Amino acid sequence: MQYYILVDCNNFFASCERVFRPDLRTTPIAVLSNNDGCVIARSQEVKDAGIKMGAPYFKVKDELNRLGAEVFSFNFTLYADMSDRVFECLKQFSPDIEKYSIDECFLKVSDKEDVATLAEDIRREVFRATSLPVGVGYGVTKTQAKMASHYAKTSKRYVAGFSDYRMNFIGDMIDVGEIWGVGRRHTKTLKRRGIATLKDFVTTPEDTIKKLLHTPGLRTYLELKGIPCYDLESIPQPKKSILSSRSFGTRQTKQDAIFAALSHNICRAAERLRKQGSVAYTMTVFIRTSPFSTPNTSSSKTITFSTPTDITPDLLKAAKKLLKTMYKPGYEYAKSGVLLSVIVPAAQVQDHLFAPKSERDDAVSALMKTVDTINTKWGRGTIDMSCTTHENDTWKRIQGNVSPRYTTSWQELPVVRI
DNA sequence: TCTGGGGTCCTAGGACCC
DNA sequence: TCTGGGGTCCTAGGACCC
Repeated sequence: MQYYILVDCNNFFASCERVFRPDLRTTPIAVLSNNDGCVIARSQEVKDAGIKMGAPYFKVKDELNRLGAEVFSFNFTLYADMSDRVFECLKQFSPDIEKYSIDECFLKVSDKEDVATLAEDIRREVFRATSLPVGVGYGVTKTQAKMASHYAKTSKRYVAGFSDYRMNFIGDMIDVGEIWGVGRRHTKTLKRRGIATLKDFVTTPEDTIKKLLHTPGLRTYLELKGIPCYDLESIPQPKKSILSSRSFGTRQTKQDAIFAALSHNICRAAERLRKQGSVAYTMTVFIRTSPFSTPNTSSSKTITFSTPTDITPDLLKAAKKLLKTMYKPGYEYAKSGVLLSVIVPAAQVQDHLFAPKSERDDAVSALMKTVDTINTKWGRGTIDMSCTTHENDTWKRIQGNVSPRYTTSWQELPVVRI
């Protein structure tokens, strides 16, 4: 037997901003999505004020002003780097560690250790090393650890074990919808059957759960009962699909401007594909207007290559053709994207019988490699495909208030005055 | 005026095969 | 009028997560 520990950064993006702006320690903070579209992270004050995750910014702007909140644009570079720092810090506590998301890590430790003390140590050390507050939850399965961390958060204890639920007391007060793995739809289904709380859930017969929620829901159920169904995934698996999509800074009506944006998506996706050493058999391209505007439209087209590829120009060429057949004049497009799927390791690919690898392919592959190396060293976009530039580049995102890249750019280092 | 982006797994149903 | 049975593979869509 062993314990799973979940370390979860509190209000992660908002906390990252606060680390470098100690003057904002007590100021409400909101962080917006790409294009400053909606609120995706909130400091505790903003949560307490009732501003919801995912709320459209234009709808809550006044309320945020009233709160005196500081509002930041999305600063992925900063958050990703802070996330790495937390991960590095956590490595000292166990070699069995999984980075579950940008703000969460699972650790596995043997039950010989005093897990309660360890959890406290983790919390203290992460804060010392990074200035980021974290919650720590533990249990004998991942789901138990996750629920415990949820409890730690809501009860403001910061550290909690699943046994703290003392099912007869607290289990009665936890809504089924708060269970990790039970989403909105399943919550409705369960409540219709009178299963309304965590305690109801774990005392329901197994086959009922299986019938209502199928395999994934059954796993959640077993995990809550202490039967592990998910192990740690310490080694990041290569992606099975790669999506790159983005809303435009402003609406676009012209095909060539949309292609510029789409080209950007393709360059990014192909870059990530090559980075994991894979090639893709299929590419799906999509464009759409805002679903909230009238008239609206959305279309997608998929192409399957006879030989899988990671070559940006080849993908671009195919995408251009697809776009031509999808684009309809007269619509105000708001977003484009590309999905690469049926992904296999590049080394595993057989040459196509009738299209053996040509000298041209080798040359272009070498070129891609060079471009990637330069962009890694000097920053994304140092070398770009010419089709991503367009005399009208209003498709590019709008960010009103992005904070400095304090930790990754010499020019943007914080300055300390004594 | 203004509503994110990136993933995974599972199931049902159709196509197809013998 | 009567119209098999069993299997695999693929895809679209649903549900979940952060």
